Amino acid sequence: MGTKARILDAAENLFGDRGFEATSLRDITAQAGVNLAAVNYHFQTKDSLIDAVIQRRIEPVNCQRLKLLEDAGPNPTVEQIMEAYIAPVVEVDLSAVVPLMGRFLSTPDQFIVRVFKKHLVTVAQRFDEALAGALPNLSVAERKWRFHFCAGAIAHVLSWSHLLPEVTGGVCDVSDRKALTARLTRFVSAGFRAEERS
Amino acid sequence: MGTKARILDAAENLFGDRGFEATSLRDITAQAGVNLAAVNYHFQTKDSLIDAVIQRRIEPVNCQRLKLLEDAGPNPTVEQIMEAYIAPVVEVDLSAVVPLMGRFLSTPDQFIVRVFKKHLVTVAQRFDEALAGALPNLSVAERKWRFHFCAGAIAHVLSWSHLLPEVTGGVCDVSDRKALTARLTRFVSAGFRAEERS
DNA sequence: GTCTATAGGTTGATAGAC
DNA sequence: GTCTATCAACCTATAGAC
Repeated sequence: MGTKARILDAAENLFGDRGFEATSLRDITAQAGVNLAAVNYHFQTKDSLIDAVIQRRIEPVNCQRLKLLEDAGPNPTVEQIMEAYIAPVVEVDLSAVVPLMGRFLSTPDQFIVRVFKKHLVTVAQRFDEALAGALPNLSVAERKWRFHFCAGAIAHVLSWSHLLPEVTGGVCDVSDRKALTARLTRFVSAGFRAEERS
Repeated sequence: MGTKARILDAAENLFGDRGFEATSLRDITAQAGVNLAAVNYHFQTKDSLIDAVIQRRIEPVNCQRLKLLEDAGPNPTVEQIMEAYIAPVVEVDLSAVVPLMGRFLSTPDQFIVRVFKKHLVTVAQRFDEALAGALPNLSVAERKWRFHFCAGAIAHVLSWSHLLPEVTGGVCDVSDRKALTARLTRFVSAGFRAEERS
C-alpha cells in the first residue's frame, strides 16, 4: 500500500477516535509508519488532509444514497426516503468510517462547515425535494427543522457508537447495523409524519 | 465581577464557539482580561476548568428538568416527559449556554464521558423510568435507543444553532426557543410512539 | 490573589540532502 | 518521493516576587 493511502487510513482512524483538533500530524504519521514530512508532501496542510479523509468516504455514501432513492421509484414513502439516506452511512462496510462520519457530522466548526457544504448540500437538496413530495402538507420550515433533527439523531449514534454499549450497560448493541438502520428509520419517519400543530 | 467568574464566562463562550480542544487557556485569559496564571490558581488544570464550566450550567438545567417532570403529575404523557427534558436546555436564558451544551453533548471523548456520567446519569435514569411508564409496550432496548436518538436531535440543533440560519437560508429561525421546544417535542414524541415493528 | 517570567514540551510546516 | 533536521509558534503548567 502506498504512503498516501496509509496516511489516509491512519488519519481516518485517529480522527474518528479522538477528533480532528486532538489528532496531531505526528500521531498520524506514527500510526501510518511514515515520515512526518510525507503528509505535507502529499496533502500540503492538515486542513486539506481532513478534507481528503472525509471526501474519500462521503462520496460513495452519497452515491449510494442517491441510487437507493432512485430505486425507490417516482413516489417514495417517507420510510423509503429516510432508509435511503440512513442505510449507506450506518451500514458502511468499513467500521472505522462510522466514528469518522460521526465526528464530521457533529463538529460545527467553520472549516468543517465548508467541507459539509461541498459534499452534502446537493444530496440534502435532493432528499428535501423527495420529502416535500411525500409530505405535501408539511411547511418548508418544519420539513427543514425535522431533517436537522434526523441528521442529529444519525450523527449522535454514529459518533457515540463505540461508547453506547458501555453507557447503556450493553443494552444498545451497535454491531447489528441493519437493525440500527431499521430503528432509526422507524423513529425519524414517525417524527416526520407527526401533526404540525397539536 | 471576580476573576474566577470572568474566566468561567470567557471559557463558556469560547468552548461553545470553537470546542474544548481548539480553545487554549491563553484565548480564555485574553478574553477574560485576566492573567494566564489565574486560571491555574483557580482551577488547577484545563480539564477541571471544563468540568467547572459545564457543571455551572448543567445543574440548573437538570434541576428544572426534574421539577417539570414532577409538576406533570404521577402519569405523564410522552409529550410531557420530553418537554420537561427539552425545554430547560433549549430555553435556557443565557444564549452562550446553548452552543456550550451542544458541544458538550456531541463530544464523545473519554474526559467528556466522565463529566457526562457525573452530571447526566441520574437525570437520564429518572426520565427513562417515566418513559417506561408512559410506553409500557416498548422494549427496554428500543426505549434506550430512542432516547439516544432524542439526545442526538437535541444536541445537534444546540451545537449547530449559530450556523443553522446560514445553512438553511434563514428558514430555520433559532431565536424562537419556545417554538423550537415545541417542534422538538412533537418530533421525538411521535418517534417514541412509533410501532416497534412495522 | 494576582502578577512576571519561564520551564518543558508539542504543534504545523518547511528547507534541503539523497 | 522520501528522508533528517529544524524553525517559529504555540501550548499547559509552575515557581516565586509582590
